[in-house]
Amino acid sequence: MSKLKVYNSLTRQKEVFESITPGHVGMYVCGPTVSGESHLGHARPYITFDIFYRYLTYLGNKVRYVRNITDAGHFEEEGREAEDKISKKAVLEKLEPMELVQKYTNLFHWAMNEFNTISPSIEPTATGHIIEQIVMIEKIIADGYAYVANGSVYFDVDKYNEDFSKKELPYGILSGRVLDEQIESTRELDNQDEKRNKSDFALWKNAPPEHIMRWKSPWGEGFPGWHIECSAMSAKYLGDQFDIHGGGMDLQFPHHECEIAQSAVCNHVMPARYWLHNNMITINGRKMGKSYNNVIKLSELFSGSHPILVQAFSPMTIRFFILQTHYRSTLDFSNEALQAAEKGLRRLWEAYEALQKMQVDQLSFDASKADAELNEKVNTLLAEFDEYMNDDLNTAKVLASMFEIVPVINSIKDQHIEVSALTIETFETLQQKMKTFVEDIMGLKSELQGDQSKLDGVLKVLIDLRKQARAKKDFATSDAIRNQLLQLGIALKDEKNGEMSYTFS
RNA sequence: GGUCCUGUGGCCGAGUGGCUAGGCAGAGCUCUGCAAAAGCUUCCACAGCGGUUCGAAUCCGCUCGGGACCUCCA
Repeated sequence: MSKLKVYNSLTRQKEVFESITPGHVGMYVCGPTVSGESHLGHARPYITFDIFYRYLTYLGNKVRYVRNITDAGHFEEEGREAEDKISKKAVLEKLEPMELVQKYTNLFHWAMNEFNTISPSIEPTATGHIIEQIVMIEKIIADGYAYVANGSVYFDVDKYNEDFSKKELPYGILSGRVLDEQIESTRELDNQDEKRNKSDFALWKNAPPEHIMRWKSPWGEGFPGWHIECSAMSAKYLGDQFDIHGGGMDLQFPHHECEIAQSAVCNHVMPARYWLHNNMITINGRKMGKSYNNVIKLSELFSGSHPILVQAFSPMTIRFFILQTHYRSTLDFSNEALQAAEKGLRRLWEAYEALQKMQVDQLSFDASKADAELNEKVNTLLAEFDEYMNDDLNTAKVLASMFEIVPVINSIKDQHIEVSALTIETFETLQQKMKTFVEDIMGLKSELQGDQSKLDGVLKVLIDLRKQARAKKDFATSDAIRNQLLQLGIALKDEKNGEMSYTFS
């Protein structure tokens, strides 16, 4: 069997994946900023890296998956001003950042659960690691790669680049950005900028009086810059150098580039060996984002309550939709595409369930009836699952192979072909492999539970039948419907006006 | 302006120098009391123009179009 290959943004090519410690994988993924509700765009990385997590585990690795929660920074809820802090409002009327953080963290977890993603091994928060971040900043200052200005601390990118280019860790190593060009456009310095160079970035920021999130530090009260948290937490839980660092492509610069610089100064090593980036979800060809005003929140997606949406789309439909595309391609949202995904998923899932319901010991296999060609086809398709996953996690191709197996399953189910067309070995491999890949690796699950509107529809049909039966004085039928429903815990009642109502026990 | 990615059939999307992607939609047939489902068959493609090659959607060049990053961003 082939080895897992992944596209490393650092080298811009697919590489065979080998962990630092065989059998163990450390993976860090940039988590959400919990100052607002997650949207469709957020679904992409967390589902993508959920698949990585699941697949690496399937390959026999013990994976430590760390995904942070960014809960420090500028925190305001829409319509509420940060000046709350200095106003004379009562405590309970003030904006309490931790309340916001909690609210959106909960919503994030809820959505991730809906998507059937596995929780990370560790989910550290930025606010819970202020000390680690301060220690790291002090080290960078001590080494001469950062400077203090008015209570803020900035990373000296120029100096870093000069020294670390010699160590093959230039600034821009990940994003391919050349520093000189950036300095070119440094001229238009806005007002009294504290930075020496435009490309310098904040490690610590002095908090103005109205800023509601603040911590004491050697440089005064303030809050950490947004790159340092990932450097501090990844090193703490995964070591100075670990295997995989993941995140959205938009984080490649400046976020990940800055992480590398910070970590390189402190730990003298490239923090992660494989940098994996998922591409963006677009809507009408545009990246989904606040600045474009085209955000569809996950809760709106699940409920269908957004003007763009023609209907609600279930979490599994969205998961499937995302998996149908390779993670490094952009994925364009549209109602039509989601509807197609919904139908496709249903087809796959129904065949999958039918397959799993078949029990080998209740089927009679006759080896003499085996269709050699069909067996070979099925076994080849099944073997491709691993090959395609190994090829930089090509879930799109795995699903395509699965869909080629669907007609075989349906044909057996509908008795268009005999089950004996497959050998018992092939059949058992098929069942087992489909289970592993559909549920354990793709992370798909049934969504049948409790769809109230459909149940209501079903009951209406039964009620109408019962009305007809009663009209024909066919009481045997009408009673059978009522009694059998009652056994299921649904009580039908005949109202005075001839209508019927029902209640659930 | 700089860096980079991308352009596949009605829609979404894989993809490799020669071999069926797949899903959804459409057409026909089979099955079926009817319908649905399912099965079988089928239509529709590689932005344009050149070049390399025995052979290119796949490599190179140009043209046109779309997008991302350079600011918070998944």
